[in-house]
Amino acid sequence: MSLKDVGKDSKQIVERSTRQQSSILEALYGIDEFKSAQEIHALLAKKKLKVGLATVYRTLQKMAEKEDIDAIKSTEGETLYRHCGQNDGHHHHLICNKCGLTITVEGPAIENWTEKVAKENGFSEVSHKVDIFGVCKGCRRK
Amino acid sequence: MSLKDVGKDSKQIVERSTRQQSSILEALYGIDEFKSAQEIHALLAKKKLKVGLATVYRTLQKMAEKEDIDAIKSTEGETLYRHCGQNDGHHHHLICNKCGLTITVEGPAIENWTEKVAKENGFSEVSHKVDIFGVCKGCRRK
DNA sequence: ATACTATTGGGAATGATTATCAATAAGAAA
DNA sequence: TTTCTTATTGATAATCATTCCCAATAGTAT
Repeated sequence: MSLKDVGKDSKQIVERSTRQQSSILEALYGIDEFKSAQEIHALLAKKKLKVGLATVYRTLQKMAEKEDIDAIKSTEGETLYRHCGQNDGHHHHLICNKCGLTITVEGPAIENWTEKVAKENGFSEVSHKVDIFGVCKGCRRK
Repeated sequence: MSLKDVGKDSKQIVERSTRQQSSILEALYGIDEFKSAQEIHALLAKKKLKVGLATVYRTLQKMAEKEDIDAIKSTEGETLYRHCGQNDGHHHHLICNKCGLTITVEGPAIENWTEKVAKENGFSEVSHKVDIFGVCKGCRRK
């Protein structure tokens, strides 16, 4: 077995950093709203940053998996992404239906409640989704 | 202005009942899990009940609007429907990721919490989505 | 029965997302 | 630095749920 082969066998956890990835991450940090992959793609194009649409999808997805960013589904079914201020813990969102303004909220009460309900019904490996939609103060005035 | 014209002007709130609609509703009452429009359509076909796919989509959608049935989005983005045992009030679901078993739960605590959070942040016209996913007792044993 | 029009259905159209796969370019080794 | 391996990219085709279109069908009132 040659050195080359050893290299092949040992599972490489390589992760290369590319300009595309930083462009996408940077774009996300420039806004405080949930945006779709398509919107991010358009935004990059406007800045003359050429990044393939497929790459945007792939990258956002991967970042969401690693929990570097948040992902939710809009009521229309699109997946939306947003940079996550607090990497620490689990949290939820208060989202404006008009302008997209998003406020991050925590809810220990919710966590406890879901845990309790799940346990009472014999469920394990539970996860939950709690998002509040509405109209923010600014938009109401209009 | 003729009698005909009067008929045209007065907004008719006509709602015709069709065999397709009853077939769909009946199918829903035969199961206790969330099913997609496609699944319902296949299920009807198996029973030799010919109903167009578009009609299934339209009907389920309409019934969900009237809150005759419940609708949620699966993690894959599909819209799923289920007949709603208790028409009375707002409620949530505890859903098994393996078998689809669904348990309806109420959560006054949640309602209060979302109301409070929304108000604190100046949001109005709020709605919320709370669903708990996990693995039920039966599936865990396998 | 007749007229009016809500509802249906099949297939085309849409739109977001994923798959394909050759070309490109990180990062390691020499 | 140069070579080599292969992760990553990107243009485009393919998927797949859902909606649109519109002529044909069938409730319902008169």
